Amino acid sequence: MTQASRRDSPVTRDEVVDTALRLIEDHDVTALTMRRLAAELGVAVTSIYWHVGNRDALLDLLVERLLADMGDVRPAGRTPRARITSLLRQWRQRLWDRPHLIAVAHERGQTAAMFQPLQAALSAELRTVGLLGREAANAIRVLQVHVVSSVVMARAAERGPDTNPTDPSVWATSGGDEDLVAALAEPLDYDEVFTMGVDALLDKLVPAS
Amino acid sequence: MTQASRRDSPVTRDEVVDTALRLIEDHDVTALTMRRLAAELGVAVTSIYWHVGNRDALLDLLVERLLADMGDVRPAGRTPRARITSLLRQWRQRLWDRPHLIAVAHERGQTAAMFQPLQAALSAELRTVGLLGREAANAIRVLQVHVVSSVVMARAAERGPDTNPTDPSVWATSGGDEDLVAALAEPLDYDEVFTMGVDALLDKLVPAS
DNA sequence: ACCTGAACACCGTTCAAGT
DNA sequence: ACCTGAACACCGTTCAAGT
Repeated sequence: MTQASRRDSPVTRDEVVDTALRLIEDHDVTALTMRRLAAELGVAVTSIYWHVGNRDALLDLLVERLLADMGDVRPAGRTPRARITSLLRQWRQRLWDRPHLIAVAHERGQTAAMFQPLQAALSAELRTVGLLGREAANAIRVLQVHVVSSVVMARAAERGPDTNPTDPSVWATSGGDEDLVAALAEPLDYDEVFTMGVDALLDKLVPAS
Repeated sequence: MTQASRRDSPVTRDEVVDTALRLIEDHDVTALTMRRLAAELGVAVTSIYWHVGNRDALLDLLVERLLADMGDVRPAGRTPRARITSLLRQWRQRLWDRPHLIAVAHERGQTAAMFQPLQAALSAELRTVGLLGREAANAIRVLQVHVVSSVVMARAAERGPDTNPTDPSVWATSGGDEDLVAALAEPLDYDEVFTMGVDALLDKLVPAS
């Protein structure tokens, strides 16, 4: 836990935020306690309150920093469809990379703000294929929904307790499709599911060129 | 907070679980503290430990009960496609109705177990339209992912702070599609987004009859 | 400007003791 | 079988006091 000893230089606000960020990303939100943070920084608990106000305000600062990071968007590809796909992939990766911090943003009602840059980029692409207004707005939400859930599901699958391999009573209605049961029990390539979904959605949403 | 006074009859394990459930559904997980639970029941904190072990074990009991509830599945409709849609709608409603408890199940890695009944029901329907094995498994996951995220997003939109109406710098690239920006700022009919997504996915996944 | 310890009201949990 | 209070190690936060 890197219990830093008493220090000579003053702590800075940025240093507090950095350390808090590290605690969260290395473990999860519950690892961020004011007392532990203080210990990491080699300072008394109460000193932190001088720099950031309180725990809630500190979390706000972390989310603020996350939102700034999410503002950097760069679609790649020649066709609009390729660029849309690349945007969705990029966002999916981001959600995957920083689960704990994103959970914090979500808890604090900042999910919408977090996705605004993606929405703006998508709207630009959809515009080039003739999708505007309400139609474009709905398309954007459907795609966004798909990205989020693909990550949520993949994460859940990763943490779940082996998806109780075969509970016969539950599967009774499947009519004995053993291949299916086996396929669902497999660790699975969630990337394939994601891509399938994106293709299906784009086929429907984006007018053929 | 219904601070029950000291009681004469013994507490039962079910009573503990019921009260815990109420605390969580009325507020959220953080509202479930052992001390508060004890106060509600009119008993000493330590008494609860006798009945359920500890807080973690209590949460397990709650999740167990949720999973039992989720086992009841009844698709409605004449065509397979209608039944699939009804299944997805039913599941969406369930997720919407019990957000706190479902969050608990998710935290405890029970998401996969929670969805197993849906998966079984979907696989039965897909079978009747000729989708089997790995193909069916992927379809099931795509659909499941869609249901989950549609709820997650709708909930996020509901809680978000008005989706900062218009931040010009972010929207600069949208090329001035004001209808779109307005549509995205609207509270929005997430039901429409959900339906759009389901239709798009089914068009792609389910072979035309 | 920056840090400190003491104090308060909360947690979950264990344990020995009661009936 | 069921409940109790005391005790411990944790929380976040406020405040008066130090330099």
